[in-house]
Amino acid sequence: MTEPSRPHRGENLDITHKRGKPTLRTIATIAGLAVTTVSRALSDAPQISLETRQRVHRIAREIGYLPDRAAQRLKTGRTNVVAILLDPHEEVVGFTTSIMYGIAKALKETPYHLIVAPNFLSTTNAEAAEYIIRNHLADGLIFTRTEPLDARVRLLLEAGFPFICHGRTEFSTPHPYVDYDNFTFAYEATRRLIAKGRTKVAVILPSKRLTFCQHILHGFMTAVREVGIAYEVPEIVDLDTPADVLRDFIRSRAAAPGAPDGFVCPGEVSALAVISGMSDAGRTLASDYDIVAKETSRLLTQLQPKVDTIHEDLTAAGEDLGRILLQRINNPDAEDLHLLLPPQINFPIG
Amino acid sequence: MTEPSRPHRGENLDITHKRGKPTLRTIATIAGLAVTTVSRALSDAPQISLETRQRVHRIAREIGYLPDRAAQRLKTGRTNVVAILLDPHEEVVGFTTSIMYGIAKALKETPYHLIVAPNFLSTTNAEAAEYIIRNHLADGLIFTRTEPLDARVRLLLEAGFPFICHGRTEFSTPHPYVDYDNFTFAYEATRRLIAKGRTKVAVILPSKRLTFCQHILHGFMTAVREVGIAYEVPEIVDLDTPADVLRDFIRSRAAAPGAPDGFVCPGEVSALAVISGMSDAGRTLASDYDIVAKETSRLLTQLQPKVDTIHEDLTAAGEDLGRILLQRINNPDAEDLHLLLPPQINFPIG
DNA sequence: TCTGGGAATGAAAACGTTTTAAATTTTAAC
DNA sequence: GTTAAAATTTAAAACGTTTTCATTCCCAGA
Repeated sequence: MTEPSRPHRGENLDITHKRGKPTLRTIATIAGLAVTTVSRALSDAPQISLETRQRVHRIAREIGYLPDRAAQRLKTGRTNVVAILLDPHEEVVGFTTSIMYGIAKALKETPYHLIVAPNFLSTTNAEAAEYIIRNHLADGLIFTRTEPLDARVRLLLEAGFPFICHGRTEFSTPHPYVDYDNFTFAYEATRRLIAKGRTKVAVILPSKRLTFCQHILHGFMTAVREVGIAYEVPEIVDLDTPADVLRDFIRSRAAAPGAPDGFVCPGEVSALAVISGMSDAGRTLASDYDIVAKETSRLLTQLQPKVDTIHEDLTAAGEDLGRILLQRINNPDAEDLHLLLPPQINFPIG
Repeated sequence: MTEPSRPHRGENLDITHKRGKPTLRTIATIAGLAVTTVSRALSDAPQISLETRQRVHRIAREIGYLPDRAAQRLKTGRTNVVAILLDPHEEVVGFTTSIMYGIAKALKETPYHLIVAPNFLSTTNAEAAEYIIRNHLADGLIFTRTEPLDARVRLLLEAGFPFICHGRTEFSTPHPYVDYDNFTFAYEATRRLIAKGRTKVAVILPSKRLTFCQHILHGFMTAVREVGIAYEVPEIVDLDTPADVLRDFIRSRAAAPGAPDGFVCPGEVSALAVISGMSDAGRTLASDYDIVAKETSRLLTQLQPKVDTIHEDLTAAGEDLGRILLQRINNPDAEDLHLLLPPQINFPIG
């Protein structure tokens, strides 16, 4: 019988595993340490000597060790996942995509990942949130299109689940949020129309149910009342509404007496609809009427030099959303962070 | 001493757990079965008697049991996650969002979830895929904007990782894909322009690097050669390129002699840019020139009644992508499924 | 020389599931 | 009434971590 072979230089140590991937045990065997110590060393626990820590890190790097997320998740109860509730609406072109990119950017160097939980049209908008919580699919939640009395906010507050929303609720319930200053957007947009000599202005609202529309309305009304001119507030359409609704409205409105000669549009979609409807009625942009629109893509800038635009940086918003949510997850007792992002106005302010 | 209390009606059984949530053990205790049996019963293993299976299912439902995904994942090595690689490009408005919604729809009644792995502009487009595989973050991958010789395809094939792509490679490497029939789109679009009496047509290409652009070019050239008219192939812009590029090009081109009087546009963005550039040069849509454009939103339909459009249903594509990928994950040896989705042409075909 | 105490490391249990192999019960066959 | 086979059920190990508690080691202080 040959004598039992002794491992040389560690190569013959039994470090093979079922699934082939190196684990803490692999490192432990190589380093001649206990799994416990390796685990601690990798998380830089102070009780482990600096020398050991460095050695373990080095070995881990050399053999390409990557922690098993499922095991960590099982043991710690943390998912290292952030979820975003998606709505199938886009008043503004690229809304969803831009926000998601921003969030992803904030998560880039962290162990967190982003999962998407779409709100289907058939479901209430709190349903996806409930699902996430029940199944413990994420450590935190992000959502957009916040309503004044938002069912999701109530649900998440009750559940004590970390979240942040894009947009505010009516009564500023206690939670972090990131919002765009829609009041200022609408106020400056309206003033711009007035400054251009328009005397009957209109603001297009996608839906009064959303808080941001209220802010827009408020900004609009403030500017209008300061000057005391005539106004109009059609409430219409987003990208999913039959495209003709707003356009038909605008067309018929343009023909009637006392038609608006200035429009505040909250997105590319409504701006294009207005242009189209007015053009159907024989009205020409810039000479017969003006538009100030919010945009996040560069569609309008591209299309018409005469449309004044105010930009909303949704990628930046997403980045803030992600960053603040992570803070909140890791320190639930910290103070709520609120962020109000300023409009970028692409025309000279009077 | 009182006699040791016996559980009545199951309420006093010790079924409390650290984290409060019911587990297999909870059910096992209530049902007076072993954890093994419960596990099997819930997955409807044939060896468990029908009666037991039903009873276990009932109890699970009653106490609101939900399996711990981390534990399942750890044990089985399956993540129950599908990842999508996102590109920050959108030649077509709502591209990303629509595809994602489709995928989510396909995943809805399954245990699978969708995570997003964005390709940042700074990285190669295979990097995100590598990351997913290395960290074992998903069981399958979906990506878009496939190139003729796609680095991601090569990587994933080598790794033996299940995936499906939107778009084809050049040599139809062995893997499932879902694609839109861009040849037919371009062919019919071009023929439409010709039928309208246009004699010098142009096709706008976002980038020759992408396979779908090659198909568009091929469809365009086929139609052009059939008739033998003059043509032009400017290669330009997507949503992230400085908006002026194409527009400036079109403007200067429109002024020169022999300018195109018909444009095939692969998306809303390029269509708007053409309209804008031509309008700068004093040309009017429909009278001076025509456009046939692909769209997935309803932006163009809304804007100009005179732009002929061909629709691409990206949500349907996403649904197919999700569905086929799941099949592939659960049966890696099945034959590759290929799907070529037909264009929806919104004008009468001659 | 012994003791106490901090610094560093380790053993073992646990998270909740699946799965292998074994044990038990039931049924069928004689 | 026995026994083999089939039908059910179970015990225990394992997946790869983290964490509680214990252990070892080393050195200062007496």
